[in-house]
Amino acid sequence: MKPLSHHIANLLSEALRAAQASAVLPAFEPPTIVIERPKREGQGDYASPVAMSLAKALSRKPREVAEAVVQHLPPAPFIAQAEIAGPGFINFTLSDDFLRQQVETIIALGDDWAKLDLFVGKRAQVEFVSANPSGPITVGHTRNAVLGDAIARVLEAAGYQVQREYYFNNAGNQMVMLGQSVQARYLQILGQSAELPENGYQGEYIIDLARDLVQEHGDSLREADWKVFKDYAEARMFAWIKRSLALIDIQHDAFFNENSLFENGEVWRTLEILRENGYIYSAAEWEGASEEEKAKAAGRAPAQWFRSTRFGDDKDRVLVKSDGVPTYTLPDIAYHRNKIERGFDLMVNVLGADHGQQYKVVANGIRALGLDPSKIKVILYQMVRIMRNGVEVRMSKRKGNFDTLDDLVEQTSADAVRYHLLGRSPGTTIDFDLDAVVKQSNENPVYYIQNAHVRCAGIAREAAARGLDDTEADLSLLGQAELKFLRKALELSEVIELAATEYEPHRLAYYAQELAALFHPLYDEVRALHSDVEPQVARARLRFYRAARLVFRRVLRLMGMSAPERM
RNA sequence: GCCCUCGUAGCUCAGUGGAUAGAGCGCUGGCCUCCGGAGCCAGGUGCGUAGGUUCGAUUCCUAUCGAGGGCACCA
Repeated sequence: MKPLSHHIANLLSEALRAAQASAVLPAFEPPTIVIERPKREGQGDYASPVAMSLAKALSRKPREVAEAVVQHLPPAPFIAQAEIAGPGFINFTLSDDFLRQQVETIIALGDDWAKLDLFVGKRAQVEFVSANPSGPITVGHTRNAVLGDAIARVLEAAGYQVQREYYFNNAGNQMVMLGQSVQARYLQILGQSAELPENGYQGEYIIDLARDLVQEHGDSLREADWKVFKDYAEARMFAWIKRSLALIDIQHDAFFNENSLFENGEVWRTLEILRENGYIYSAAEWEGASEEEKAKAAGRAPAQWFRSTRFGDDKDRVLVKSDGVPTYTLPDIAYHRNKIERGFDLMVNVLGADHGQQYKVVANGIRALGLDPSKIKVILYQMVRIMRNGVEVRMSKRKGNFDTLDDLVEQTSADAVRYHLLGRSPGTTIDFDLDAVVKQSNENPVYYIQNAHVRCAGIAREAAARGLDDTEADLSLLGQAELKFLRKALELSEVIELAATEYEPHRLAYYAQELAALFHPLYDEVRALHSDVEPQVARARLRFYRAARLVFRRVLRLMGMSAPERM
């Protein structure tokens, strides 16, 4: 299905054509037709300012243009009326019958309701988390995970076939450090004096890993190479990361090892293509360096530089250091080349704001390869601060500081973590207030929304207990309050479309809150099982609540949250 | 210094160039015998500042002030 706004835009296009054909309006290029949801009641369900935007070019008054358009609107079963209002808006009101019919549509489609075909046949990839396997998933990574997974869900709902990928950064110096750190801890436990490498990992979890190794292998690894420790640590970290993500119901379809790009030579192949294209030079310092910088670099072996400045960068970038080891950037460019060659129609990268600059270099690299980076969308999100009693809880590598996903879930809940990290646009810094989130009260939107589902489930339970049936309900017995809810439910398609095309899944969180805010007073007023309610009316209302429950379930699942039966 | 984000209600934040800018939290006062209290109803003087584009700007552009992030032969 498509959002109703698309159907209405089509009606307007046809009306404009018809008005031109009958010479009521002069010829003009068909404009982009904007459809919006009016903010106030009495302004219909959908509105278009198209007449106002055309008025000037046509030298006609906006309301006259609107008049011409409305007169040529083709009939549509879902529209009850189209009227001109205010400065020249055309307001559309949905028909009550159409709205009532949505109850059966929702029940028939269930979890597939509001699944759009906007991108049917298209393949999208969402790369997210991609945290180094050198430590646990932190709160910052968790925002990345929640955002990426929600974008993936929303893209699926919009019609894409989606692959979730994790770029596993298991090559390079960091992994050496990881291996050597575990090795040092291992030897220390065995009573041998061993120093952590400079810039080694000091976390408590490194000691845990070493302790486990002692338990499993005793002192037999005393003479072992650091690589043995690295492989062990990597495998353990990988398992830990997956387990943490599973806590908030996140699974990736693919894990792409950075290592593989070295093993199959793609890293070096990428460098060669760049060189062939004239973007690589060998020098001790970049060509635009100041005298001071050049003096500092004097005597250093040459590195391989990428002419990033050709694409407007401030300076050229090192791809291969003077010791022959690539920087992070080269495999990253190779990885994106690999991605592009896999033929996705859309590639989404979810990155922390601190990586924004880095991606620009990668994008320049992609251009230098002669490839087009336009199918890659980068979603930058700001940092997360953990607050307790209004004071920031400082991140620390030591344990017990609420800085891991595991701790966060333990302190709050998977649903609360997802809702609160999803509920803000990526561009804002989040202060994650543990006290507010832990608080399981009516002030917490997580429970407010879930309770709507619980209440629907409660009605169904009670109806079943009383042996009541809701089939063949006469939906004409539903009142305006129910129709109001259905109008809002119908808006989900537009929310999905917007969230998918703008990569802004936080819109779902707001929508869910609004939907629940419409539901609760309704639940209060429109009783299904009250003794005053006529049996036929009760039947229709039971049918309605069955549909409402499915709508909440759908919305909660889109946010990766659970839809509980009871609380 | 340069680049990127962000300044909207007491606080935390929504708001695709359109009609009277919205939620949540906090605060105050009311409301439930039957599916339900993690509920319902009522209470509001706010778009950082200055220009510009436009029929119309919280939204786009420029400047300015303020906050955060980034400016490695780290990832």
